[in-house]
Amino acid sequence: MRIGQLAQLAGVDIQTIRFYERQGLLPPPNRQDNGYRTYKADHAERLLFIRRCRSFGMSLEEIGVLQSYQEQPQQPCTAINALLDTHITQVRAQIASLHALENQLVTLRSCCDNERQSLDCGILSGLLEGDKTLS
Amino acid sequence: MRIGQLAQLAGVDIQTIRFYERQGLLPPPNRQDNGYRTYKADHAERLLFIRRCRSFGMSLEEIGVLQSYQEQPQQPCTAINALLDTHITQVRAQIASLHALENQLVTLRSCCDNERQSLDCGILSGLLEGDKTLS
DNA sequence: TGAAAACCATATAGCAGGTATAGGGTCAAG
DNA sequence: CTTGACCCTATACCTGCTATATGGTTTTCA
Repeated sequence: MRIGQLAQLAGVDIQTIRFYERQGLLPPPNRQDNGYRTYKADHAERLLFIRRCRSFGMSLEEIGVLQSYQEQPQQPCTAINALLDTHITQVRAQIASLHALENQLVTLRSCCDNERQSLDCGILSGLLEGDKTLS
Repeated sequence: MRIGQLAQLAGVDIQTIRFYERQGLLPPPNRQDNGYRTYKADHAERLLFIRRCRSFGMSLEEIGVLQSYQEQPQQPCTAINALLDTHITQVRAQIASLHALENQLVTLRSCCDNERQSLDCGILSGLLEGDKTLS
């Protein structure tokens, strides 16, 4: 299978595949005489693994770590669990800080009723003065 | 005041100040004979404004737009309100998608009990197979 | 047969919002 | 008179791609 077909199969851009290869996440495939990359089912699996991890918000570095665990099937998987736990913790922290941000933004928004000049806009002055009610 | 003092006052890196200047968010300050930048209270206010907006998750482009409204105090401030409303909407969408992600991650995490080999780890196989329970 | 479309290759630059580094000039204190 | 703290510019790096320039190959269709 050539790179275009693999890209379509996995729903990614061709460039992205070459990028993963440069990053060491996809092993370099064989080449045809003309230099074209030729992929097998193996590569497709790995690519889909990467995309699935990405959809879980994992970094390419984390994915590399996971791949290394795949290659050592005898090792205990505590590290995998730890990686995921860390990740979940991070996501929860992000959610919490976004909630706080939302509250601040809503408070700030309530400072202006839409019917003024910029001069009197409570939002701009809120941003200028660092109002105590906002943090 | 020199750049180091301004940086300390605003709690930012010196490089960041120069970066904002290059981006057109901070007006170029006067220079001493030796080329050192000299800032006044005005600059400090603008820098703090930028940082406050950044802490609200606004992009540098959005901040530039807000600054342009500051410079036209006679204009109605509907656009400012709209900018903030858009921003709030985006934050809420982010929160929602992070919540969904959190659920998926927790489900994935529950596939492994920590006591196996990588080979049998439910997390790795979940990532490999694209389990239906996960999406 | 020949030209255009569709595919592939590499190398390089760009996005955001900075941060870091290299290689210098300036200035005050000991 | 040298050390250290400060400042300057220019440039590269970070993440995770995406886009562009430039060129080779293969397929298709008239």
